[in-house]
Amino acid sequence: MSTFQDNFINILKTNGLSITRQRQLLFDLLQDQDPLSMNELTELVGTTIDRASVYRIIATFEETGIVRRISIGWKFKIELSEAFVAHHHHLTCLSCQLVVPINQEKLESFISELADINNFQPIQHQVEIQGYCQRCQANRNIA
Amino acid sequence: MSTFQDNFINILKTNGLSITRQRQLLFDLLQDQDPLSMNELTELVGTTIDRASVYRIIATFEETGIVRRISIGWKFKIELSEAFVAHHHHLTCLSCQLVVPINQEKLESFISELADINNFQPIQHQVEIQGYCQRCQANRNIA
DNA sequence: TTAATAATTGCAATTACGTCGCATTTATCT
DNA sequence: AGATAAATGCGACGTAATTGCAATTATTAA
Ligand SMILES: [Mn+2]
Ligand SMILES: [Mn+2]
Ligand SMILES: [Zn+2]
Ligand SMILES: [Zn+2]
Repeated sequence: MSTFQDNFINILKTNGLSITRQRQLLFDLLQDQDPLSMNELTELVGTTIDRASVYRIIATFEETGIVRRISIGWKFKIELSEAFVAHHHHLTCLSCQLVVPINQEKLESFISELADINNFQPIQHQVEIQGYCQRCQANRNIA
Repeated sequence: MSTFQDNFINILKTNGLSITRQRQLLFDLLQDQDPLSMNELTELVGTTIDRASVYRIIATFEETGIVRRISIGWKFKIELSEAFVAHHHHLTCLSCQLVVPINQEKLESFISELADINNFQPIQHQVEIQGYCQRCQANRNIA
């Protein structure tokens, strides 16, 4: 059984990258949370990691497949990649920013079917649904 | 039968907006082309429209429903709205940037089904597939 | 355990993107 | 054509992201 942490270390070593305090901290932040924007990441690390380093580390995380970017409301956020968490998409609430993961095999196969029909070799795809969650719908009716 | 141009004029008039050289030019650019980024738009208009005006005009185009934003490769692009062209999504080639529209009712109903399942009131959604088009796949095999 | 070396980071400067206030120009209405 | 309100251009500004380089830190091998 390989924990997230072991997996993380392995990917770094495989790619000849050092395990630094900065990389470890950013990885830790991404482990338990919802997807985070670059702004949220830089704010969470405060002065303990320079802004430029945050950008550089996330870039190498992307290149080595530790994280992936997902599209949320015209900007991207970062979350752990398929090496850690099963592939999925997101439903987001326009009012309270709640993020709900979507895990639907039927959606995935439909997407690759669409690529096939158009003679495309599919590499990646993004599906994003925005709306109002149950709670926010209820609050709207009251107000 | 109402042409794109008539429709455009009507929307402006309905909203009490003037028909200016700048608005007309931006609309013309969006008529024949694929979706365009803000950068592509400002470059296309060159010095004939100030950058600030391009942003302001596109903002009013969005507010009045003349254009909509779509997500392509982690940034948004602008294209004519459903008032001109039927709702659709896009398949884009990572190599030659070819953009192919996707028009699939089955996809649309599947999306709203997903919102339902999670008790979300759906407002908007983005679906985006990236890969290699037929031509670029062929070129890769040769090289 | 320490020294060498190569990678990584912090810092400061720079670029890119988008916004804003205000004076000038332009479209619209009479 | 002239009056009026709207829209644009210009310059300044704010924030996000990138870069070069010197200082620091992790890794490897003695
Ligand atoms: Mn997720
Ligand atoms: Mn389109
Ligand atoms: Zn909500
Ligand atoms: Zn192609």
